[in-house]
Amino acid sequence: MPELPEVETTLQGIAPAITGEKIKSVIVRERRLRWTIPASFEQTLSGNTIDHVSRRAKYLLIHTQNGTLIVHLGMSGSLKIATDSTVLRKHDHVDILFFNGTRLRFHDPRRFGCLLWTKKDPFQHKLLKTLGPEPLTDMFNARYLYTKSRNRKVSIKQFIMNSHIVVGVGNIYASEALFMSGINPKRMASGISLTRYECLNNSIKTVLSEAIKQGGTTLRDFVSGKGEPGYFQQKLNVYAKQGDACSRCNSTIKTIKQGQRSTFYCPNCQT
DNA sequence: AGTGCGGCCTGTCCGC
DNA sequence: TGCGGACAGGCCGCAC
Repeated sequence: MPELPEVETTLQGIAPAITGEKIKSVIVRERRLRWTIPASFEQTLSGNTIDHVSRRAKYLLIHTQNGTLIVHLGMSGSLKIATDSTVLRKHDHVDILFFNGTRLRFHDPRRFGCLLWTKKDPFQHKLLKTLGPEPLTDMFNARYLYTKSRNRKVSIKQFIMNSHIVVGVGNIYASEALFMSGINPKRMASGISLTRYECLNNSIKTVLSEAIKQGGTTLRDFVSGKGEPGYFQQKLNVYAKQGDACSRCNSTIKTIKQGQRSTFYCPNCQT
């Protein structure tokens, strides 16, 4: 669920509440996340003051003087400011309590998320070091995509979803951006022209920035087993729209599997 | 080095 | 009504 816009929204939501605040204690109720939280975690975090909060790809970085907490929300994670009256829910795995009474709560039913403490420069961390550029920067442009894609033997869909090529393009936005640019998701990345990459690059930026503008609320919490539409289906042109009429040409939207993931596209508009 | 795939995990839906 | 199985998803880590 949390794609780039949600992570950005989370950042903006928690940063004002915790910046400058000192950690009093940490409560861990479930250690088995994507990477198990070590026993030393509570002690290590306690006493640190939050310097600032930032984001790299879908990772949230909570910086302190002594180290950085790297947070990934995985599929189903959320990070929120709780109060004393907030009811403790199932899957509320971690609370970080501050001296001023603020309580930061990590919730993650599927436990694909992670909380990692690093004393070193977080950008040199193994998970962050090799990531591709941020999609909304000038580093990410058509020329970059064109150059990177030469000799790549994967489909364009898989190519733009590779976080070492560009970060933040999840399954939903990949389908939407390819629809917007009229590119067939099955097409090989290596065979796409610079001109078409210009179009695709623009589409990715447009789709993501529009979603961020809406506070990331374009996305649903959950996709049912049958790919039922979420609350915001009307915002999407192809994602989870298999069988529907294409909004542009009225052809039927198709779904296929690529790299074990669902892709949605219009066989007529996307060539 | 690039690619493909297994695995992690729960909630929800479907068919029996 | 209960239960098993399929499925969704991000992304690491391994094997080729």
